[in-house]
Amino acid sequence: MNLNLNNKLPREFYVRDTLTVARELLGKIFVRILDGKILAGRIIETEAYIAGEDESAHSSRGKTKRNATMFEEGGLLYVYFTYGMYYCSNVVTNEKGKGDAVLLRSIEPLEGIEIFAQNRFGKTEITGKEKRNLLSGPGKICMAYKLTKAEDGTDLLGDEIFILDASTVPENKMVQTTRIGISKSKELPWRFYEKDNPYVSRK
DNA sequence: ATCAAGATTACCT
DNA sequence: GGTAATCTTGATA
Repeated sequence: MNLNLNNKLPREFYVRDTLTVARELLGKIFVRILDGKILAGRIIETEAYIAGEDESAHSSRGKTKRNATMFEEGGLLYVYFTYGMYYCSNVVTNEKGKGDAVLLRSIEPLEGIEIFAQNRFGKTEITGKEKRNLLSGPGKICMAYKLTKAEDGTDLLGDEIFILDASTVPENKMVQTTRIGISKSKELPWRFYEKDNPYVSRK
């Protein structure tokens, strides 16, 4: 896998309309340099959470200690803890003070697969089925990339965690549908994924 | 101080 | 398809 680590998405990519960013993040490469090793995968499923109109966004009732990162400038990583055992990662979008973010729901593993496997299953040799299960969910992504509360607020324009530009998924290969695992604002069609990609978290 | 819900996952039938 | 696991957070008193 030959990745150009200098090809980071610029600040302007993130500081835009949240639904546009959620769409355009599909196909981009999410990277973490951990202990000198490269962990990388292709983002293939996202969900938008937008303050104000969206009852299920953490930011919908204003700023709190937990969601403070959502109100920062676009291009930061928002990580939160849920269900007593899992973390979920989001990309903050739009201008400072807005409270918008895009949840990373599924990633197709590209590089550092043995490390992902170690972090997820405690072993480095995995089957094809296990490979499809590596990063196919927001909690799984955090386990595999070792993202926790400590990474909340990390700037994606820094040199530890960042997203590389790559070709955008075309409209005819993109599916837009309702979001998963929420109880409020269920009707909003703010989930996006790449059609026919075997790593999608759920149909 | 108390309490219910939660942007999930793994494992069971 | 169903549900247990596990605990922080935000809302209410």
